[in-house]
Amino acid sequence: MDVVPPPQPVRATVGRDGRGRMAADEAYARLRDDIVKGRLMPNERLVEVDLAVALGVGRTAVRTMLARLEQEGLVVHEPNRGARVRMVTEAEALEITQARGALEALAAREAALHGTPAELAFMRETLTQMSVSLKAGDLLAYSDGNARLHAKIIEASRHQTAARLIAGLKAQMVRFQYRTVLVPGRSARSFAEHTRIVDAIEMANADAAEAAMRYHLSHVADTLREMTSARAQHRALSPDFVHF
Amino acid sequence: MDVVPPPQPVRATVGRDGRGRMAADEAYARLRDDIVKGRLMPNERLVEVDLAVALGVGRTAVRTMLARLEQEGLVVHEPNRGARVRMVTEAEALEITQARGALEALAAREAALHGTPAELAFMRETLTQMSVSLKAGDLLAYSDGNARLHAKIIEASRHQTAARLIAGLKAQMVRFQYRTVLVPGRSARSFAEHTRIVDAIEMANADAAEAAMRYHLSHVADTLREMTSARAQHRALSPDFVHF
DNA sequence: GCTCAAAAAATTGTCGACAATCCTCTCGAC
DNA sequence: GTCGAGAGGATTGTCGACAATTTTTTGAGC
Repeated sequence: MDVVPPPQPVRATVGRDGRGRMAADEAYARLRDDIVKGRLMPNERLVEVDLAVALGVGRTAVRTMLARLEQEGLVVHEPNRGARVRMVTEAEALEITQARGALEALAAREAALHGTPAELAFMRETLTQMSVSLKAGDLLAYSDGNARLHAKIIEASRHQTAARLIAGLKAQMVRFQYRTVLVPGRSARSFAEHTRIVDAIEMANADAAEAAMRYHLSHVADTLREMTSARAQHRALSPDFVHF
Repeated sequence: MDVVPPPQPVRATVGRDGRGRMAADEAYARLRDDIVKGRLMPNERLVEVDLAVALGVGRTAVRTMLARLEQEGLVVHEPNRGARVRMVTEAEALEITQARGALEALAAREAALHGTPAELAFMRETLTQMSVSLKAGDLLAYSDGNARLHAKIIEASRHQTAARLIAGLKAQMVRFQYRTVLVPGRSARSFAEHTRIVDAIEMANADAAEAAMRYHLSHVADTLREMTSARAQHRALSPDFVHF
């Protein structure tokens, strides 16, 4: 089962400079990044002593990291049997997308109520950039703008709780962002949906903003659902982006 | 006479008496319960060694517990300065209620799609019980039925992600459930709202179920908002329940 | 060759000890 | 009397060692 691990370069300890003081936090960030960015595969075992030597910290520190990551939903931990990178199924990815959508709709509502003029201007400007990217056919730039717009809406909502939950859900989804499909022609509709959202926020129309975001995100979820069922029949569609 | 102690084998193993092995999990549950149920006050310092002796476990175990509780949002932890019970402000309580509402609306939608006949029957029955309690003026029983109904809707949704997030939010709110106000006359409207939710789920009308739950929860949030602003002017209203 | 049991290895769970850091209180200077 | 420096105590951060448990390997019997 366990293939011999590739020549994973055991990176030398980083935090050992003058003090080695921030080693624990640094190590936590690195381990989390390794999981989120997919450098550690799902279901891969996380042996405490191995991580300890790889990250240059003691086993106790690794243990607290794993406890945190478990509560974040990034690893699973069975008593006396160790921790493994959590496997997120496609069904779960759909669930996460739905939950995130419900919370982002709340964020859009609050953004309509609490957004500052500067934040609204940033949204409008981002929307313009997205339009340019779309016309140029640069989907990567479009996706970046899309991410910036959503982040700004969450920031403008002033809703710490929603922001915290969304951030947690996003971390579990990163692996899938690059596996979901952008169905042809979705971009144009996606852009129209975003425009409606920003329009509603600008008019401080909370109900309209929430509804527009919900409408948008229901389409995202539909797209994801169609993608998974399509993949079930017909494997290996070209991976692409789904635009939130 | 044996002066020498009997050759009792070394008892240096973990735990006291028979239940030693579950000590850690048991201790975690107890500490969590002490925080959630309010036996530990907000902002109270949580000194590791004190907790260790109080719970009968080592300091390392306490440390991992605190890490988990921090990630759960029940404890705040400043580096080198220890952990304290997290203080949830009333503004934060409102945020949590809003986020929970957004997720419960999603749950209601999914319950309309995936609920089994047995679950629907349970909901209808619970609704009947709530009606009886309401007529009898037994608000405590009404609140219990209310909690059972919401729990069943979440169960029927088959939505693990929403269930997990809602459970986390609920834990942070327990202290406030007994501090929020039931404004006079709210019960009757609350019951009508619940009836509409169950009706929609029974008809497998996902949109209607989501909308009904959203409508219901917006009223709950409004009630909570009015309560906090009313308390700001005029202290010491009689604490009571707010019915979800 | 296969199955099952016991030994061996690997890994996790727990504890106490020590170092690093923060907090408090005293004491002296002005 | 107030302020600041420093000693002393309290608390957290980290590590290594050992016990408990799980997993793998070994070996006997059929």
